[in-house]
Amino acid sequence: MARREEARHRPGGRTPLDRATVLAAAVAMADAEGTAGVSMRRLADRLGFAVMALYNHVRSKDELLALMVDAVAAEVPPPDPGLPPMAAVRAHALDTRAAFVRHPWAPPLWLESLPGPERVDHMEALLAVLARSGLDPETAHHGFHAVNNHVIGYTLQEQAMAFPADDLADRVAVFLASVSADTHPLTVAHVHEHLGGRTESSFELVLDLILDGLVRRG
Amino acid sequence: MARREEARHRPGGRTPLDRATVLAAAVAMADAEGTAGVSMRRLADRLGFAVMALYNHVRSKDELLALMVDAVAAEVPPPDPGLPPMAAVRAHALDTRAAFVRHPWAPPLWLESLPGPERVDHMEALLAVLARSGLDPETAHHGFHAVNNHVIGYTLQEQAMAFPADDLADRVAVFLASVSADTHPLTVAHVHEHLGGRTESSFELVLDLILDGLVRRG
DNA sequence: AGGGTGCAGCGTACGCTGTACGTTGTCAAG
DNA sequence: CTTGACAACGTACAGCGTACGCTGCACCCT
Repeated sequence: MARREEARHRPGGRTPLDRATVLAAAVAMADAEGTAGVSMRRLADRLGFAVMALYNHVRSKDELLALMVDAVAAEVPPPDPGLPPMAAVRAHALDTRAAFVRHPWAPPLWLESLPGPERVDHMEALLAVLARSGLDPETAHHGFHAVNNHVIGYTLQEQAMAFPADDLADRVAVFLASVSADTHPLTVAHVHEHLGGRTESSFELVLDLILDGLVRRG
Repeated sequence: MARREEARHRPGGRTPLDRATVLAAAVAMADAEGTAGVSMRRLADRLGFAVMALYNHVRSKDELLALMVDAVAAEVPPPDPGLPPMAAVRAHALDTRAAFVRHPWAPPLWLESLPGPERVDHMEALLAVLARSGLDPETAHHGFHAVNNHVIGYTLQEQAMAFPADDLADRVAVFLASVSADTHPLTVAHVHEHLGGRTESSFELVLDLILDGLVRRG
């Protein structure tokens, strides 16, 4: 009876795989090495099982990737109902961004796979806050996209330069070497403004600009 | 002498490959079947050459992909110097979006590869317009990102649902089937607003909202 | 005119990928 | 004790990117 709860396992072997274990290992692997580093074989190796054992728990690699991004969506806390609506939208955007920063491989997949259940909850939550914000329905509709696009677009753009994690400086250096300050002074200056480190505040600043615009529109 | 200009070719065979031909074929192939459909083997087959012949003109597949996105950047016309600055920014954003609509496979690559020469021109052009817009330098810096993120983020998000080209309806149907109107009424309603067709105007509307916000900020 | 050189095209081969299929061993239920 | 379900596994296949070495043509220099 209590045994029933216990996963059944063969006596000689370790406890069998299950879906959640596979998913967790895949997320960990992607966090460490990016999406490109995740292959079914490497994943199975790390878990100590044969490749095809994974397919007893996951229909295909595509399904696994979809589960992974849904797991990231699940990490975003629901909007705080105690906050004024637009403040809740703002906080929700920051929380979403934080999840993307923890899992830099997620934004591209987020765009490519259809939303799973967790992501639908994420959508519904944002739409609900917008609905009680006093914005007229059409503005709310556009606001949903404006906020989402900003969060995803910004994070994507930023991490394209910085992933895998530590070669940011290398990539910037390679890039700068390919651009002449004579013919493209503004581009070079722009990159140097980033090296000055004001990147982080830019996300919130543009977000506020969008939110203000929505509110003013009514 | 005139012969010198003529590409040298072997008498029995067709004119040899060159970099531009490979690039053009790759772009055409991606337009038709998406990035996933482009493999070096298939590309070589279509050109009537052996696989390894391609590598005489392109260092690697990654380089080829980078060239492809740079080719898309080259399609964006430079901002019209006759326009008032912010109107030119707006037009440039629309032109960039148009190029992405013609080549739906481009936005993800745009984010993943370092900018090539054409894309650097694209950056410099936008920065130049912003520089003569009267915005203060910090606002201009943020405006560059705000506009870029909107263009890329919006197009990416939109085409994630619609690519390959014709199965938009299918994907929407599959998605709607997975969402209950009881538990997620706002999500379902939001999707139906899209089916009503106001998607296209949303891009420009949010763009204007961002541009207004920048101008007001000074 | 003849020899040398460089380079485009090519064939082969390697290591990697996702996954279809069939077998095996162990459990729980009848 | 038998039976059925099912997780794990081994094998195999088609496809990928690309390193390497060979071949033969077109040119340049003598």
